[in-house]
Amino acid sequence: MEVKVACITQTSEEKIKEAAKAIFLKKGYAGTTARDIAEAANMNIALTNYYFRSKEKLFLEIFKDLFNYYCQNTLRIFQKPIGIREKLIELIEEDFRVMKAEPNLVLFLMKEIQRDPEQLPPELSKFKELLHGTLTSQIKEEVKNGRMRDIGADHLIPLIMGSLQFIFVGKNMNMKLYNTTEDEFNDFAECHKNLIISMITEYLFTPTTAS
Amino acid sequence: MEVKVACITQTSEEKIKEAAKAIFLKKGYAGTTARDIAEAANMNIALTNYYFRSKEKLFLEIFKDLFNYYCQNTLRIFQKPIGIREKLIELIEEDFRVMKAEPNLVLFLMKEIQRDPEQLPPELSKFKELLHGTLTSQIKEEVKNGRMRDIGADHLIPLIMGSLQFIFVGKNMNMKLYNTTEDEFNDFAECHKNLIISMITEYLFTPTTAS
DNA sequence: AGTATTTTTAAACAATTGTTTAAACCATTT
DNA sequence: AAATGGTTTAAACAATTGTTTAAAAATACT
Repeated sequence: MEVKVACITQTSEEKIKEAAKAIFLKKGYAGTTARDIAEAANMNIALTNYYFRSKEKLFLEIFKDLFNYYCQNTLRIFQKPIGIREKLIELIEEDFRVMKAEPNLVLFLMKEIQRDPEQLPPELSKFKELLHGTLTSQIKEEVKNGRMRDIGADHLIPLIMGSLQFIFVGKNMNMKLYNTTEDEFNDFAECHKNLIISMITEYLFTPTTAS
Repeated sequence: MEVKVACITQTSEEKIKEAAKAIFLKKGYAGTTARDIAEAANMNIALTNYYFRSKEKLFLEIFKDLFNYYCQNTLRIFQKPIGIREKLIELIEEDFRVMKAEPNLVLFLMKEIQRDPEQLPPELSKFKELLHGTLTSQIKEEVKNGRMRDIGADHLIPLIMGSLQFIFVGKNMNMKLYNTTEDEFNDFAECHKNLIISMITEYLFTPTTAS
């Protein structure tokens, strides 16, 4: 009884949610209409409010999903029992993967958080905790042992994230400006990522040969 | 005759434009209504279309202004007859000033360009030219003389801009997350800016003492 | 098969959107 | 004082917005 019904239900529900996710990501909350979503999902307009109670409820569900998707792997890497150098490199690589898979994600999240900062999910608190807990102490120890330059985690992470994500935030501008294809942009992005890894590691970690 | 009339005209027109600029910056094109603008400007709704022909025309005018405002100083610094090191520092300092004065500017521009990449003004082409002309040749020469690390201008500029602007793009998130005041955020941002200057200069420019 | 429940549909809802109208207003000129 | 011009207003416009309704279709259950 429940199995089949649930399956069919989830199929239509998921169709709408997927279509909504794609459109919200591209156009944002204000720029998306309920009919846009229904049309993209090939479903009747009324179904949007049948499964999700309102446009806002649907949006909040998707926003939360996307926010978690973005944080999930970062938080996991934060807690990994590996050296800070390897951790930072993994963070960059993982972030790059996410950005490549969903280039509009960061711009979407930033815009919607700016629109309504109150909707920030509690997951962000964990981010904050790990930033000031695990990561900060790990950096402090490395600095103490003279293997790393002194830098606050609350500066380091935005610095890394920013320099990497900026080219994705401005992807449309770049592609339009340089008339590049999707593949060419990805090559450029990959090159940029590697450059950031080089810079971060070479700048932060003093080669133990000299001095 | 013309003087007074023109003055009054411009006063009302400018009132609307200023109010529209503030709201567009905060809420974006899709999130802004004509009545929002009229109310903020304390003017009748019809005046928006009386002075500017439509919401879109008004937006395009403001967008162009803001885009130029953002590029203007950057382009000027690009062409300055100073060393590349000083030039980069000036770029960061100037960018920081602009971001501090209008924290929503970059997020606004990025979002609106993503919404409609076709509206990109021709000013961006000049940006591209200078990036691949003046700046690239200046870097190449410095690299040739062994005074600077080899890095493409098309990677260096986004790297600098990104790491600096990211904290402003995520300003609302940061302030909400850390429960900071406007002043505290500005202190954090200033600290971040100085850190970026240190990193960029120390990483890029090899101290001529060693080797 | 027949009933009950869930899902889907077309149509309409009230509210809001950008925009326009036509009259009133006001300063200036005749 | 009358008329002219640009300016401002209240009111309405048609179109679109998110949402709801009530009937139809499809599915599950007895």
